Amino acid sequence: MTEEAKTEIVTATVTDSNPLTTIAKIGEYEGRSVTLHGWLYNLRESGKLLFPIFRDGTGTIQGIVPKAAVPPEVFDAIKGLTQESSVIVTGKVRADKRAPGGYELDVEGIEVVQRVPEDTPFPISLKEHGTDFLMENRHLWIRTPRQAAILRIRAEIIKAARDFFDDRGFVLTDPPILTPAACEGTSTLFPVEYFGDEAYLTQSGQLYIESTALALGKVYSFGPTFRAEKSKTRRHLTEFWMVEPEVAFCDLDGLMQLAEQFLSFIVERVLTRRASDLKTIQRDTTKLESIKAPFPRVSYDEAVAMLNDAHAKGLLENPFEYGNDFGSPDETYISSQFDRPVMVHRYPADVKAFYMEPDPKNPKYALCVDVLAPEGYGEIIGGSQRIASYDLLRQRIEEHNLPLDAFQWYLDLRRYGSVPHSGFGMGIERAVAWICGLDHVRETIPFARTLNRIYP
RNA sequence: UCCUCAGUAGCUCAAUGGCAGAGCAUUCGGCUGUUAACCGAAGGGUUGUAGGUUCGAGUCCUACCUGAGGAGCCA
Repeated sequence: MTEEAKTEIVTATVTDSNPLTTIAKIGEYEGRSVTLHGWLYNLRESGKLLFPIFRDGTGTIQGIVPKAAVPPEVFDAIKGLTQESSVIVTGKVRADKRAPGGYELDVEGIEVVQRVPEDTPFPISLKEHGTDFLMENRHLWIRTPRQAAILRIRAEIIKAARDFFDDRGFVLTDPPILTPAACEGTSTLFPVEYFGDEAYLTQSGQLYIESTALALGKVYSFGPTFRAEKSKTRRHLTEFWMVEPEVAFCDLDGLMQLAEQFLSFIVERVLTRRASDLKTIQRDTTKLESIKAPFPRVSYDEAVAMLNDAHAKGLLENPFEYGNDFGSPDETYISSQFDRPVMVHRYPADVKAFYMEPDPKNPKYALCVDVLAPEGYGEIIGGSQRIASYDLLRQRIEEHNLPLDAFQWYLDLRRYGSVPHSGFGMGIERAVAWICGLDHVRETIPFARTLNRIYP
């Protein structure tokens, strides 16, 4: 504690009679005095009655300070206190129907840890702000109840994803972030100087966890990935986090079952454990309650028929050209036809990655699947069965003009006990955006990295 | 890379080519149940930058800068 802080009024000391707790758990202390560590979120005054609203990272609660009921120094310390000043506050917990959270705090004492100076007030008011201003102040924006709730839901989704795989015998294996070459050879990569050589930030851990899957059976990775694409949309970040499971002796059907069970588990977990946060962000949870396996399965050809039909009816602006990958409006239309995620499988091999196993029934198609989230959120999962044959994989690497030398270790996986194996990747931010019902992924991560922003 | 839109007070936004305005925030005053509290007052401006048209430009024209939305590409 600084000398300056010591000079502030100190009437709040944690004792057995006012134990330290959090706003989220304050209901357990009804009728008792407690201590909170937090910040002043807002202050309303009505003459000799003050209504400070405190936040502590777990929620907000309104305090009541009648001038006649507290020591004068306590009233004076709160009157005129500036937004986001840090405080240690004691008070008695009281249930009140008027309170949004069900409880109010009859303030008994307060210690102002740091008072925000009047001439540099907290920039984010309770009124509306523009995107640019909020992103420029992202380090402060995350203090607001809505942003804090989203970050708690993100943490729950990550915890659920890890629990899902941990409880099913998957081993977490971390792929490298610095890589010697393009994993897929398609997307743009961020180069970094590596002791005189050029290395790249990973755009996917997939090739590496294929090797750990053949070592450990069922594996997954969770980590950051980087793409230097100049995409400016509500679905794109240059730095994002992926969960990628990879399973030996697993075919495309097994992978689709894994994907639908995985997504159902995550949504259920958020609904049960983060109900209050979903309420804070005003998410329509009825749309999440229908997210239960099995999910509809639609082949590429069937999806194309849907798009052609929609275009004929005037529901889609542009006609779809068979053989292409789906565009964003196409994905939005397909997903809008279902109340749960839809799994589109068996795309033409030509538009997909080099490592995807061809369908034995018709090699023109790849054994791959994209999972499209409902409500127009588009692709949140992409996966496939991987090529098991050494000769075919080598042929595909050459067809895609990829450097054979760089892929010798990857080809080794087909030299030594090759098996059918499959995996997918789920973008955490897109999943969070969908589950939270957000209109942009930049709110799903504490500090979004986008085409035009790398500050703060 | 392409298309569209925007840039005025700390923030959110007004202003027919003719005096630069409001709400919030800040400061001062009032109010004992407020819910983005309310009421009264004050301070706060190189209208993104550089040119041009005009008697006169926040407003019209050109270029540039910055940001947003979308396309392509992708999770």
